[in-house]
Amino acid sequence: MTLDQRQTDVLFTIVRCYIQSGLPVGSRTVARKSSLNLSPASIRNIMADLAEENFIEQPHTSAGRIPSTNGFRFYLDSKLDMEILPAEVEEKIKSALVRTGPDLSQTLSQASKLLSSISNQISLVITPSQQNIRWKHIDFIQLRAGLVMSILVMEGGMVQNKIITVDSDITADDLIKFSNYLNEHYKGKTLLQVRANIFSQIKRARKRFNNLYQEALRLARESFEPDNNRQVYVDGTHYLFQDSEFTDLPKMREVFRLLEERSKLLKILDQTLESEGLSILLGQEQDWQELSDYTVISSPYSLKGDNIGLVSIIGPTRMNYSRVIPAVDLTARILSQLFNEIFEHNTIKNMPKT
Amino acid sequence: MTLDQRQTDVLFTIVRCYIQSGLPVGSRTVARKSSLNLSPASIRNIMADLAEENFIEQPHTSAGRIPSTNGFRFYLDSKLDMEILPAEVEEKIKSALVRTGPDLSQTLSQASKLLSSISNQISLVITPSQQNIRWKHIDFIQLRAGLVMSILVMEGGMVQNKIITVDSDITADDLIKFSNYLNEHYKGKTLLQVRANIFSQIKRARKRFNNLYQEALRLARESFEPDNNRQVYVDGTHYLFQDSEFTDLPKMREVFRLLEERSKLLKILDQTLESEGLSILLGQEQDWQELSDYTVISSPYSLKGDNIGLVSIIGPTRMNYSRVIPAVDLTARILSQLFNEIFEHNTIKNMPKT
DNA sequence: TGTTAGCACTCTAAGGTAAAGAGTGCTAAT
DNA sequence: ATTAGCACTCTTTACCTTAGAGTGCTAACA
Repeated sequence: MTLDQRQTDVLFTIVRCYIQSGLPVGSRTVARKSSLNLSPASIRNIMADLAEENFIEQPHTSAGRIPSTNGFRFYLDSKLDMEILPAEVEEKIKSALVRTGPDLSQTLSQASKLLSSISNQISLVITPSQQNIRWKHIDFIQLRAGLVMSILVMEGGMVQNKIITVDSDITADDLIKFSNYLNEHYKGKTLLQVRANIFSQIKRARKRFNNLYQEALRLARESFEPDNNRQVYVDGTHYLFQDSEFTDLPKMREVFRLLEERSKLLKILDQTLESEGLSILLGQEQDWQELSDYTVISSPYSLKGDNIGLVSIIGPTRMNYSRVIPAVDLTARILSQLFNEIFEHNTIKNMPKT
Repeated sequence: MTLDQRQTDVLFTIVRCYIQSGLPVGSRTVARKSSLNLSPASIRNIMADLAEENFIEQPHTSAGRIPSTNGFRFYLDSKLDMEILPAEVEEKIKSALVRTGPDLSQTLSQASKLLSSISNQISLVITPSQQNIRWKHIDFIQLRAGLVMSILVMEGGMVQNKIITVDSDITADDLIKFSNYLNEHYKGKTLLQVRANIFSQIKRARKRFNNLYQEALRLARESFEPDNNRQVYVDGTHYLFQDSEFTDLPKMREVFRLLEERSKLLKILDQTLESEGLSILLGQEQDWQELSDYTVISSPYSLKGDNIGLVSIIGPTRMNYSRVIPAVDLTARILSQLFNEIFEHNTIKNMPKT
């Protein structure tokens, strides 16, 4: 369904007014606010067409119109009128992120805080899924007999550690041997590849080798296991209460419930991980009852061209897209940039002493 | 101010009814619900006394009464009618926590989830402040030139790691020497003691020794630095929406804002860390605007008799204390028990292979 | 003397009605 | 093709009334 210039103009005006006020928009208002110089009556004709084609709807006979899901989608797909964030904002974010130092989790947590404060919405930052990242180094540390901590260092400066129980016969010397072996044979492969290889070895090794070897393989397997507790940094939840006059509480509650149910949340967000650049999910378009009336905007950040994590915001469908979209986009870009710089130089310059 | 038997009885009936309904309680209702066999008129006389002494108040002339902050305090200080949690609940919590394995952060996160689901309120679990815990072992791992990860293993199975930038001249061998030295000289001291000692050494070392030694000291100092990002696990935020008919949104919003402002949150909660056993803070008694109409119930968990962390819930002042208080208490006790068992045996038995 | 029935009084919550206002859709004039 | 005019619809607001809940006081009672 295509719209001509005037229809588009009217629709956009309705969307903008509705976003601003949260109230149905009447023909008078559109006539005044749009660049078209038409009388309310003419606007009404156009609006009748738009309603026919399902771009706007009417709460009741004598009310103005509000954009339908369709209408929002059309508006968003032709992302016009995006604000341009001032260069200071970019500088501010960048320097704040650099200042967090080399600790990835702090950088991402800080990114989330910044995003929520500049977008005035709930922000989400998802830690990298480390599946497709090459790893550089592994170490085992014996916490006590039978308990080992594994430390995996990845490209891009990421570190993942895990506590693993092992056979209590295993000594510190054994651990060093294990790690040397792994470092030698698997360096430079992705976690996914390493895991596949170890699995095949485990199959072969069954019954052919001694206990120690089998235990070593198990230790390796667990170390390289996908990180099932991928973190999500959430900030700015209180922004959901802005304009709460227009929101109903049960729906808000569902959002909070969703934010705590990390697995469901990740399932929703992971949809957008593969996509090129920014994506916008309207709750009503998907079949998540949790997010009807809410919209998720996400943009992936990448390392060496591969998307590894996600920056998102969740806000009411009638949020201020012109401000929020550039903010999400910018945050994701800066994170990518930061990652790749760290990776490029493989050393961190001018890092302030914490 | 002391109350006689009958006044107490009436007050408690009012508190209970108010908690249940959220509505002002009239003399008729009290007459029916209390064990006293008195007519509404007599109850009214008693209520007049209670109002006089500031235990209850009246929203307006022709309404029933609601407990004042004072009234709640009196009710809470004589914790009667606490529910007894069935033994299954205790078993369920314990086994769920043991099942999380040796990773402290997972145990605490799980504890928070369990607490919120059995109390139907927002739960908070604060990770141990590791100031007063003895440490057992330190390791340094070179992530790359100039970047080191320090791993501190504490009594009770806690692990703390930190990424630290160092002089890029420092080699892996140097790091091993450093850690050997530290392990030898400081083992068994608390973090606080180690830090004090290192500071005094740094003073003495200034200008007397070479760069390497100074850098080693700095590395040590940063490793033992107090963990400024003590975590708080928060769950069940959506429970704040129960009975939201009776709540006003700006106040709810303040709660969410507070939950994200970790430093302020910790300041509030730390008040209760030193106290023996469970403590109840009524928002209106303190001067936190953020929590008027809300109450914080906390109970510390301990290792070897020292309180190291906190289990709390935040809920509306009119929440169901008889159910919530035992839940907080139980969760804290189980955590303490778990910690001390781990510490006692210094090994984990029957740990299922994850 | 403590308890209770009775009663006048107050205040809120709920329902009903009317007027105001916003916005529409249609028709006819431009 | 555009617009002024107008009748119509529906919501919002205000105002009024009534019903009901609860109180406080007084006087009677055990």
